[in-house]
Amino acid sequence: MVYEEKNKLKSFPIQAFQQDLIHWYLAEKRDLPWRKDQDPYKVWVSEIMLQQTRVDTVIPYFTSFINKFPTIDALADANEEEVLKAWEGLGYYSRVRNLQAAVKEVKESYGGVVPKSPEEISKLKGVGPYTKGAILSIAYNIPEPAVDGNVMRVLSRILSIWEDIAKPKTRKIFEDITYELISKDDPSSFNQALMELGALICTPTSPSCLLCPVREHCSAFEEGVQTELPIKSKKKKPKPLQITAAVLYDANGNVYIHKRPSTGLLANLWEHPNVEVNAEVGKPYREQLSDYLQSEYHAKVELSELAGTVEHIFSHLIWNISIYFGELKNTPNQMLVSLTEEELNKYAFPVSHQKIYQIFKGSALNV
DNA sequence: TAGACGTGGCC
DNA sequence: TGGCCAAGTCT
Repeated sequence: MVYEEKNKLKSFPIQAFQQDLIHWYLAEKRDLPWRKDQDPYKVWVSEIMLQQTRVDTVIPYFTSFINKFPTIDALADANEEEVLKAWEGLGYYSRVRNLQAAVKEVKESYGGVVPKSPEEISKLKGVGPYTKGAILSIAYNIPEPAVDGNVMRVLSRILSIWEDIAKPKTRKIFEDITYELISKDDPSSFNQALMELGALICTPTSPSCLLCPVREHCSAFEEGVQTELPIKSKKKKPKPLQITAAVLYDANGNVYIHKRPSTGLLANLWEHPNVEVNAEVGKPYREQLSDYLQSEYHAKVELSELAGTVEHIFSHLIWNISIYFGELKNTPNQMLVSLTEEELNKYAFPVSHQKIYQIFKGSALNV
């Protein structure tokens, strides 16, 4: 398969590019916790955490996650609730469910050793084309491309590629190019260098071209179009939803929470009981919530006045959450779990529901 | 393929 | 302030 873009490589100084890039990387690379060794498990955990997530955010999560689950066996045998708790606040929670499932698979089918073949490693849950290449190259020094957003941005500038990097099929173009460009002597440093360059120098909005170790090989810099690239089509705006949530408690000070379904949004996380409402029903939101608590949980409760609001922005949704408090007058059904404040700390909540509980704790109603 | 899937930071 | 993210994967 030959793309027009691949023809650009015929006159491209591949060796000099590799040398300049890797030389810069070895001198300037950041001292990150997942770079202390090449343990395939730690590389794997770091790559999953780094998906769509900033390095500064990941560092503390990575450190504590590896402390709690230092090996494949430790994670495979760990309690699911504890694993989810360790991911609390990181987002994209299916990442950690897939990671634990995949680690179990490695323990059972591969003797606890992360497979080295692209075919086998790709079968693991949560390991897509990027993560496959990242683990194989970084941990095992195998020359596989690891094409992420950084790599597409950097290479689109270096080679003046005007394809839309938001389109899924575009990634394949960059993979084909990377197979040609990648250093066969040090694929680990090469792949990481490309990403490091994207993170530190060849940044999205104002790239530091004058500090760039490969600017003499950069087509976009030569043409002065580095800020025009890459081409990236716009995302849709998230859809707003009106949500009501209740912090339910009893005379003993226990709080009643609900576990979300095992699939979909915020899967397996816990939350304060809540429901989507709308103005067209003709009832006040507080009454719509009260009706819902009665029918869904058989919970009898006199709700407070509006206690506060929390906005929670997802990639595709916005929750505008109105918060009410209520002391239970009866024992609700088993869909609602009663917990002491101390027990609450063992369960993983989405950030929006952490905020809801903080409003409850900070309220005068709670004394 | 396009949409689902989180969160916090930045300008 | 709102848009755009940041080392993607799954369906």
